Amino acid sequence: MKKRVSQRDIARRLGVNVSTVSRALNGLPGVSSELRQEIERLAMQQDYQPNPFAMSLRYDTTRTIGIIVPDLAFSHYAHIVKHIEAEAKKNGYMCIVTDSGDKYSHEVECVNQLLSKHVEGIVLCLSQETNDFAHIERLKERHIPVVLFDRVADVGCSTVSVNDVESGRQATLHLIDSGKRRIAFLGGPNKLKQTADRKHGYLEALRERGMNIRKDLVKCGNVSFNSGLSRTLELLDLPERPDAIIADHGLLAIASLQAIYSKGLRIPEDVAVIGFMSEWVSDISVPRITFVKQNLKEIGSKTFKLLLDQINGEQNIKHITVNARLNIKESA
Amino acid sequence: MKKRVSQRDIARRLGVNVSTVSRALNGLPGVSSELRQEIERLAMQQDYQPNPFAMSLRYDTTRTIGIIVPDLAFSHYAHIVKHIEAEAKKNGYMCIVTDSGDKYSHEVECVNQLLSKHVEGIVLCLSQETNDFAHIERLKERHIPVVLFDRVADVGCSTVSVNDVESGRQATLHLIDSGKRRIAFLGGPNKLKQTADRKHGYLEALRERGMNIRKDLVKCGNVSFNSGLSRTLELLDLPERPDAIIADHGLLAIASLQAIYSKGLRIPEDVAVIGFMSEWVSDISVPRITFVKQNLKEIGSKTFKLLLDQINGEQNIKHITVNARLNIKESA
DNA sequence: TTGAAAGCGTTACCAG
DNA sequence: CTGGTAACGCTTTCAA
Repeated sequence: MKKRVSQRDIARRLGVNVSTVSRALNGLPGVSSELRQEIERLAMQQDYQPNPFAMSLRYDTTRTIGIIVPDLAFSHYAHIVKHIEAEAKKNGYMCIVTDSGDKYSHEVECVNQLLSKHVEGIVLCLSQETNDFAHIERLKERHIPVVLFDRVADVGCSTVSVNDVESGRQATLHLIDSGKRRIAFLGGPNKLKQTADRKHGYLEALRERGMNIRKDLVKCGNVSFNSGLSRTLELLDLPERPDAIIADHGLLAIASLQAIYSKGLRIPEDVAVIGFMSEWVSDISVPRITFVKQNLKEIGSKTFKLLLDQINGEQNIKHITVNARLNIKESA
Repeated sequence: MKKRVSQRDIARRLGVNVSTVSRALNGLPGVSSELRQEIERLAMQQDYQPNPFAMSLRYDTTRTIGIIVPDLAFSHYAHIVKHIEAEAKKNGYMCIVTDSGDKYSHEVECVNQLLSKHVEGIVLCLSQETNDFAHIERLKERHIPVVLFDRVADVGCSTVSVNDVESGRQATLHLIDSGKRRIAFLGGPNKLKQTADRKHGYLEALRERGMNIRKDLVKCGNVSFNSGLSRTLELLDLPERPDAIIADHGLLAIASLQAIYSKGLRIPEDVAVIGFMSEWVSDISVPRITFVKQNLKEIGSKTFKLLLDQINGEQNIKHITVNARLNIKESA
């Protein structure tokens, strides 16, 4: 079992002191150039790598951040994680990625585990269940930088989110202006700010066009395929079924597509669909779903940058809004 | 800026020695029960957390593993990563996730960065470009446990992969037996063992049924949407166009679907499609693509378990094959 | 120009 | 039952 080579090993080998080796390897002054060269040569040859724990122990700096997402396997989150990771790598940071399974209790667990790894900061997309923020308060007390992204909340953290109200409004206006009259809103949990905002935009658009609001067309609930499926079926079974559906999440959009097909209805003629979802999923659905395009790369990189600023001492919290745009495809 | 509390802090506060605190907090004998209680109480109250770097420095054990995948945002890999992460968490390990962008040079980079983090082991899905394995040899020299998964190679590491030859054979037989006569194989790079194996199974099935092999129907190349699109279009432009396509990768399957649609052809009547892909993507495609179902959860958990065994001293390398099954949907 | 030693947080060993 | 101390790898300050 070959051991890793340390500065001490190199020092012993050359009959010099560790501190000299340290200075040489860090390019600090105070080493004769011959000795420096010899040290560098040996270090190279022996494949010396600094031990990150020694550093971390001294400076409590790990060059590692934590990521928490509701579902790592879902395209939307996977893309954001990919871009956060890419940006982090550019800046010399690595990412510990954790999956909360969209559950509050797991999210708390993830925070604890990341804390135990001494990550320098955490970026977090809230679970759909989260409406107690004690775990985030704890991070703030400890002065651990936190940035919320995608699903955010007002808890005194920096955030990166989409202009949800306006996007919801735009989507609804598009449907109204293409002649739809009974537009349903298929959302996540009411307590989620993201859902609340999108619904807000939806209602705003209806009022703006002088359309009356029908409560039975607003169905908020669990974000899951099955919940989306059954809620869409309920909508389609209404005496006056909706002629359009706005889905608050990619999973819900896909679910409603399948529900509509299963009833033998046509898209978009009988029921139009607009979803808040990733382009990738829209692209492979048939018909392609008209979607609210969120710039996932921008969300990812801005999120990391905000976190990095905080790690580097920035005190003020910032709220960044990434503008989403309606991307019109065949489904609406 | 509140500092983290250490054993030393607790010791000072109570006027005892650090070693006593250490024993108390670790439940070791040699502390009076009153003192122990007092120490535990204070530790709890001050929210003491052991510093992992001190441990790591002493034992060079980080309870962290590295994951390298070609594309974190692609459903197939994202699912596997999710399951690896879940299994790791169960066993007290965290995951540093990296994305090679399906590029050899980035893959090497990822290995180096993970090494610098002193991960206890690495699980790796090869990039499509990788056919030099020096970076993996280096890991073996350093006795860093490695497990290859999904895309594997014969480099003396443990592996977890799908029964690619047999799956390729089954898919082809299914097409032949449903009356298809000009079956194309749309694959990844020839040098990739995964592609080679699947193609092998494809050829085997053709021979088995006494069908002649047409080289122009075998199109291997880059794994990307655009490459899949253009290669499918080439196939469809052949004088005798194929009446079925087997796609070696989810991206290629999706691409061929779109290419076929763009030519105004029907699926599966004009051209049938079978893909090696995740159920999730099959589910949202229309028509749903008949796919080779790989148990991604099993791949993920077996991969981690194999790695954990090696971390715990297992010397023998193992090759695990996870059986995939053809899952017949509408596209074939 | 080089060496010696302290310190980061923890555990383990040896004294008392 | 408790205290002291060395060790892990590295940087930094002070002394030679």
